[in-house]
Amino acid sequence: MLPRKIADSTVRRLAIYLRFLEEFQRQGQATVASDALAQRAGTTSAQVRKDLSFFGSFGTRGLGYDVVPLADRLREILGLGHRHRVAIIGAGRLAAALVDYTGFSARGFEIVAVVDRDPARIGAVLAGLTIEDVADLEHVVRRGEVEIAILVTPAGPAQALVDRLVAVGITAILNFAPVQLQVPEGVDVKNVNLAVELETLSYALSARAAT
Amino acid sequence: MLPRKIADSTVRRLAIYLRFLEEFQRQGQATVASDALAQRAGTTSAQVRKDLSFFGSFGTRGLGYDVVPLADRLREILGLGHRHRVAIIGAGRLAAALVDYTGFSARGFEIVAVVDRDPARIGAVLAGLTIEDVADLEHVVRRGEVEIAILVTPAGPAQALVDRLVAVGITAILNFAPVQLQVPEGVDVKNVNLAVELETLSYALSARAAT
DNA sequence: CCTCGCTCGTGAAACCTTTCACAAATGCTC
DNA sequence: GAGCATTTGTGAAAGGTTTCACGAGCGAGG
Repeated sequence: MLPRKIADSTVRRLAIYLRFLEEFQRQGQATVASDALAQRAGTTSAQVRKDLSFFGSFGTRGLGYDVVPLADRLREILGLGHRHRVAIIGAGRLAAALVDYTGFSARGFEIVAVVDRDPARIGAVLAGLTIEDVADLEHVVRRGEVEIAILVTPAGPAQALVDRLVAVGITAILNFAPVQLQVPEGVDVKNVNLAVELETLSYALSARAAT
Repeated sequence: MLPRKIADSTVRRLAIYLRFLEEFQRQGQATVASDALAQRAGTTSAQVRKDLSFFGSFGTRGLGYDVVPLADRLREILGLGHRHRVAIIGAGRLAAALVDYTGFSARGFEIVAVVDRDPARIGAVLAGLTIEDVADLEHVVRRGEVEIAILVTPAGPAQALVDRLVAVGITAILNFAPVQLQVPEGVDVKNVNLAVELETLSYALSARAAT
């Protein structure tokens, strides 16, 4: 059903296409051409068609793609058919911003637990969830049948926490800590590193200035 | 001085190497081999050497790289020699998390202004900065000699704000809004899209389950 | 001061991703 | 129902990035 190996860049674009398909759907458009999708997504029509072709062929020649069925299929491909249960590790300001972000639940990601190490935070309520003790991490993850962990801790404890998460069976981690996590085969980590993003912008500024 | 075109992936790795070099420096290590750096950064020694080779050759054969000079050179390459002034557009929770993040100032990024549209927020103080009216965006950017804008608004107003930022000369934007921004040649945008990250993790979960 | 072991620097090869270009297929119009 | 305009699906080509492999150069140690 799913082909062997799909490039990460392709998967990211599929997620972006899905967003625009949903927009087209809201606007009542029934079909959309690869070119229209490409323009919105900042890519080319050939890229769109190639990306989709990895999973079959859903277009109609001369017309384009039917918006609703394509969106459904993309959701299926991306595994958004069921809700994913997410735990947030660390209850600082970034965690507060994340639980607040309505986009999560709108797209099927449900935050079921927040843990922290700081006794001053444990017991407090964040967006309806009581912050729990990170000491109970394993219990919290099992109880919530958590699939995805979002790590928003300082760099120091990050690796140890990941080791514990992996040990209880977590295989998908979104990491905001500025460290390169070591994980075994079969565990996926996506890093979001604000410092790296800013530094690439800084590089771009310098590179332009040097020209 | 700077070579033609450096891949984005290379620049990102340089930023990561820099982080580890600083760690080695704190630990008092004088030299480091490409292999040690590679292991920490999750890549290969050949990759490290290739990345560095684009900018010259700073290693000593048989020995490795001198930690301090290499770190200095990387900072220079990345344009971290002087502080960058940053404005934050949008004063929601994510903005609060960002101004709070000490990593910014530690790495030479200084937040000089925060603006928002909401009258209820304007005038409030966030980490020592008074939130200003987004209507005065152009004035704020000029006054602060802002180089980098961080966009943390909802998707709706994002493009219009970017147009205004570009018009006042901003050429580097870090975008957290879940839209694909259209900018003219010569303006750099880095996107951080939490929904896309989560959806790629969701895909990875499905793809593994299907195997 | 010669040899040895180590690690860099780098062209070449392998691999992967994107772009191109065009045949094939569809809907629409007349 | 034939012809036309349109847009998909996809091999092939181009372009880009990573890995390989090895010569070159350096320091250490005798």
